[in-house]
Amino acid sequence: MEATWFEDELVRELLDDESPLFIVPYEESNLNTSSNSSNYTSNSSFLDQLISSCDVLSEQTVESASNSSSLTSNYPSSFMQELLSATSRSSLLERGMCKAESKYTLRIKSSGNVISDDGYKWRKYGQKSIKNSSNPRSYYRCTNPHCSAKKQVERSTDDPDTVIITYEGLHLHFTYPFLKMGQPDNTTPVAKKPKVSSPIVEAHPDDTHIAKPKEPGHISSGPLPMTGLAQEEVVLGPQGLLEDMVPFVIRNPQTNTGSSHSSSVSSCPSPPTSPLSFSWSPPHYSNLYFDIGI
DNA sequence: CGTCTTTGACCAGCGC
DNA sequence: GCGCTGGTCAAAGACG
Repeated sequence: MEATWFEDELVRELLDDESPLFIVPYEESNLNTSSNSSNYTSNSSFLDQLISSCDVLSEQTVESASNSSSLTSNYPSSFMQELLSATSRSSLLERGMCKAESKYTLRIKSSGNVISDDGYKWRKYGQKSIKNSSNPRSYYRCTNPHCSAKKQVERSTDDPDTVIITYEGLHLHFTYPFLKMGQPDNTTPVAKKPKVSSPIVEAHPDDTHIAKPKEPGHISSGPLPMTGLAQEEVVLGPQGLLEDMVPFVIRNPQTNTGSSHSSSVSSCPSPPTSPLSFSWSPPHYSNLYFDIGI
């Protein structure tokens, strides 16, 4: 699918230090507090903050995403490459990010409790003691029935303050925190307990994020009312997958309100509260705090 | 009562 | 073949 006007703009603004395109709450030390998201920064800083706090988004992540049929159908590869470029600027890959096959590992420096909200609800399905480590590893699975993403959380043996999160089955969770989710007045009911037994699109580790092919026109076929978004109720795809959300993530200029998404205390910057109103709402984030069993 | 977490059991892959 | 290890399952208990 060809790039559209807003995709170019998106890339431009993403990389534009001045543009308030990305405005996210940022907390210097981060990771474990609060919903006092009063400090916001522009997109360039956003990237840096994101990177420094989360060390998320590996090159492979971007490449995989870029190569995926669904994303490329919706977003120009240039976007992904630009994103990669932007993140590389901040030495992302030097900050603990590593990759192994289809797994994506992030290291999160976090003193105290491990708190991480990547905007999605995870269900813990197992915990194992690890050889040569006093810290157990916890296994989580995305509760979205259409997502087969999994992640493992464990503390680093050499640095107790560092938590290692390994994502398997790219779901681009990193993007979710920047969405307004869990808005109290959301109207769309979401099954509290998406049964895994429900039809799951079989996904391979590398394409879980494309579990649900999107209609080509979803994003770029008509001019998306970017600027008028604030007044519109944006209807996300049923899965709330990245491809459903990116356009809304990108243009989120008025993070206003500080009304916070209280539960979204996150290792990543908390999702900005925005004027956007999604009809889709995530499941309750009752377990936003990773319990890594420590 | 429904949902989620815990945790021991089970299974598969791998190295010796 | 055997043992070790990592990953998953599923029953039981906890919790709201």
